[in-house]
Amino acid sequence: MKIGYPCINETLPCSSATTFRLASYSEERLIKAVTNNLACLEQILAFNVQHGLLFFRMSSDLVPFASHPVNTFNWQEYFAPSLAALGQFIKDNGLRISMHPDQFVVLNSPTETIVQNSFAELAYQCSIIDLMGLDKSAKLQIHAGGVYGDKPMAIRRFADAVHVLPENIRARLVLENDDRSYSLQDCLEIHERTGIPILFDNFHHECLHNGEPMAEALRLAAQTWQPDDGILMMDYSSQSPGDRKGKHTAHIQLDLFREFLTHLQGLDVDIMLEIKDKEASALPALALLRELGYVPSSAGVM
DNA sequence: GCGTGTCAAGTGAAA
DNA sequence: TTTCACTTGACACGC
Repeated sequence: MKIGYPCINETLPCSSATTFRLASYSEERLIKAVTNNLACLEQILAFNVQHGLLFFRMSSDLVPFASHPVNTFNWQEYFAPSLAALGQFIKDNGLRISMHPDQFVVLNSPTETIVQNSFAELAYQCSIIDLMGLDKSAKLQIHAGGVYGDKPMAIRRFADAVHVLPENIRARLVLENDDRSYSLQDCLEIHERTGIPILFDNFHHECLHNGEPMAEALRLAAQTWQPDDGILMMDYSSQSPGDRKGKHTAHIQLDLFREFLTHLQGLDVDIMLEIKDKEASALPALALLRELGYVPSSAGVM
């Protein structure tokens, strides 16, 4: 089991997601931003290894405007050595990596240009991981998309889009159950049609489900992962107390996390904590996992 | 320097 | 009809 947090480290004085406005695009700005972002990513990964946080979601903003037509620079070639070095560090230290293309990636949109833009964004994020030389267990997690008043048709469009994706992207793609439209059961149907593993989100499952108890839901999602996909990845969060339903908590509630762990029942998973204060929650969560014996107490201590 | 409106991109629920 | 939430932070303009 590995545990981690997404994208941003709030302890380190750097950001791996610096960007700039489209209006001020230039090759110089791009190179400067990416150079900065990769240097920061290196620091974050080192921090994570030092602290035993071995699961990390990389920012979608490592390369600003990577899939925008304005960007004709061959950044893949320019940054290949840096990305390869980062990849070697990841492999040497046994880190698990994911990326999460944002809400603009909608494979089942009825609008052809949106689907094409989504393909371009997936190609960008996949090429980052490919250039790092990571195996198939490094994943790109997306949601199914919109419903458009006809879910069976929307699911069919999603499956059709997956089937025309290049093999390297399809091999990394995983589907996350969401909290409004596509439940675990919907994702299982898509899995049946496409073979894409399901990344399980416990909080979304609490918001939208078809009655499956948590332990059963975890087992169903885990079954969709093949050996070379690695073990089940999951997002963990809980309700922000006193807030709108579906709002993520600002800080981990360890009693709820401890309760959630009882549903694993021996299942091995990698857990991404989607919690606002990042490593400030991931570190106490890791301490709990060590205390309970899920993670060796010596791992990652330096 | 600092406050703050706005930023490439989609969808659906709530206000 | 518009705003807001999604993982939401930070650029860049104006004072």
